[in-house]
Amino acid sequence: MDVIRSLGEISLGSRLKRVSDTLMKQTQELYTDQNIDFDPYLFPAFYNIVKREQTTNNELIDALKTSQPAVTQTIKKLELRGLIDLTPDPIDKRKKTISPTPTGTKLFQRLSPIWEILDRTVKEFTQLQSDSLLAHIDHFEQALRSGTLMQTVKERIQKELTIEIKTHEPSLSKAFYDLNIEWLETYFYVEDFDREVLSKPQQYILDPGGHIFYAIEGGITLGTVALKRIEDNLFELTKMAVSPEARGKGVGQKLMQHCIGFAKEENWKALLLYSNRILENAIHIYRKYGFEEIPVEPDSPYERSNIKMYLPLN
Amino acid sequence: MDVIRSLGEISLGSRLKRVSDTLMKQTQELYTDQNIDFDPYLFPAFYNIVKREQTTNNELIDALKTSQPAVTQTIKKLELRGLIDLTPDPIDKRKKTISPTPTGTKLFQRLSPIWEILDRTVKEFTQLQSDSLLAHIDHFEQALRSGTLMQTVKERIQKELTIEIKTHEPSLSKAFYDLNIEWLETYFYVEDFDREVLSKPQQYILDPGGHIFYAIEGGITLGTVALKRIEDNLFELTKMAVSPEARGKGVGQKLMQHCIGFAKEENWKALLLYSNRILENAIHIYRKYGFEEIPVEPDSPYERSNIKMYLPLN
DNA sequence: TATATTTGAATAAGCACTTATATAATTAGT
DNA sequence: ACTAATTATATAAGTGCTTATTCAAATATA
Repeated sequence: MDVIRSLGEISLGSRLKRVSDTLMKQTQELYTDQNIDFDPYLFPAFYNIVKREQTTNNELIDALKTSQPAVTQTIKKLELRGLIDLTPDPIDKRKKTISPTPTGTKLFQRLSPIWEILDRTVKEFTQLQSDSLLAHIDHFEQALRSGTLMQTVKERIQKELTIEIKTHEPSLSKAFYDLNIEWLETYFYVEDFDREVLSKPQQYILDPGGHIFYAIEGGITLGTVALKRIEDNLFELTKMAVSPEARGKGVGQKLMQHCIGFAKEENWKALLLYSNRILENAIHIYRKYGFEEIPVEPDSPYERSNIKMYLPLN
Repeated sequence: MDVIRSLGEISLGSRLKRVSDTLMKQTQELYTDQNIDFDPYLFPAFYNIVKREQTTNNELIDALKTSQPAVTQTIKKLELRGLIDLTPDPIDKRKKTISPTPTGTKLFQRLSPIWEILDRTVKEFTQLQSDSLLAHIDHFEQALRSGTLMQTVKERIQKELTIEIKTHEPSLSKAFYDLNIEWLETYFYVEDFDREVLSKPQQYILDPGGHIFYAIEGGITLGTVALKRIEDNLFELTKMAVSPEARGKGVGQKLMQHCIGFAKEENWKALLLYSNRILENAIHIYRKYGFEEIPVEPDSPYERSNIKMYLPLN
């Protein structure tokens, strides 16, 4: 028997604290589960700091409705974690200006989709047709203690936030075209031949024995890559494109990993690719995965390439 | 701007904790205000112990849904305050049996009506037509922070739990009769003459220059007392009766205090009273207020009296 | 201009919980 | 019957808040 529950509104204080503790603990477990080093107690302060871009201690006190030492202590923790920067105000030397570090902003971006799911799911689970606060608390605590709430959150994260690699199917042709055109428009220019190849992946990539892969998250295609057959066991990694919204999430690396794994399984001899030296980040990643620069042949098939890389397998 | 409020369900944990803290603090203030030495954090454990009459540590852990050390620590505090007794179990020497002390039971009785008001008022203030938990929390926090909730609680305590002394008016005649008859039936027996006097207070007490007072709490008459004129400045304290439900609340003492104060203001010489030695508690209180025993006259007007007491004023 | 007051932030200590661990007493297993 | 496992409670240390106090810089006041 849960006596606190039956005590009614007098024990509401203890009740609320108990529910808060449970929720915090489960949220902490969720972060750990997702391999994210974050503390739910830091959330309100952190969220505020990142959203405002630049804050002061006093603004936070006002926003969080907690005591000044609580804010000072929380900021200290955030600073220790390297998520925020504290710089003394040049005019008023007592003040400190609080702003997120690049690490902080990055973590924020990583956490945002999880928070969105958490928010949505909690909202769903806390909906109840009742005019009594206690009934709502009961209902919520039940959802928490039974574990169904966090179970649902995890399932949704799994479903919506896991990047999954799919092989080509006709319905993905449009994504293949769009992603690559966007990429070309950003870094180079689109030629008629590009449009021709990209609009007919079957004819230009698959039929000659190649493969196309897609990175899909929650039904949205974030990136694509193709493996074009050169010889029976030598393939060219090409047509890699990641949607602008998804950049920085490691989509390109996921596609790369998949291609290398696939190539190894097929017992191919090697992979090669053509790129351009201005794409420093991309080349850095190619090197990371073991590609090594080799001379570009004089009759290179690509005008915009000025570097050729090679990855021997096995 | 209250950013936590606008953060939505992700910050629900922080929100709940904040509301809990505020509620606990305000409840503590309420107790202090009422001159009651109690701690709202002890409530769930204390309530359980008193209600069950006898418990064990383990039962409490199960009931309160908190950790074992939390229970052990809370019990320790209750013991330090003298509200509970911890006796080792004679069979299993590891176990401790927890039971309320008389002081604990007394405090519980004193607190119960306050808890009833608190419960009722919180229930009222937390009623809201909304299916969202967050909206309920918002609504409740508003009521807490604005102070209206506790203001209402205090007003109700003042109105319902303050014992107030009123002078006679015809509508109170029935209470005068009922309270005294109940008292007589309990301790002695009711004679016809008693019924005659008690049913006609105007004729027997007031018209000859006497007074009747009532102790009233929340519209309920808890006790009564009469001052019967013997001489112009000598009055007899008589017809004191307290309803069985209200015994132990100090109603008799309140009436006594009022009578003495009244007598002093009227510049009377003295008060006297007749009682019976079997009513030890009553006589103890009379002595406490300064009454001293004097010989009973041979022609005492009361058959059931065997002690006469006298209180000189000024 | 010198002193008093206010303000922003830090520190200390306390409180109610937590987890981890220790210390008994009791029960189970062979 | 004797060791091993379990159970009941206590203690220690940590966490996130609190209030009270301290300290330094800025502002007000005379």
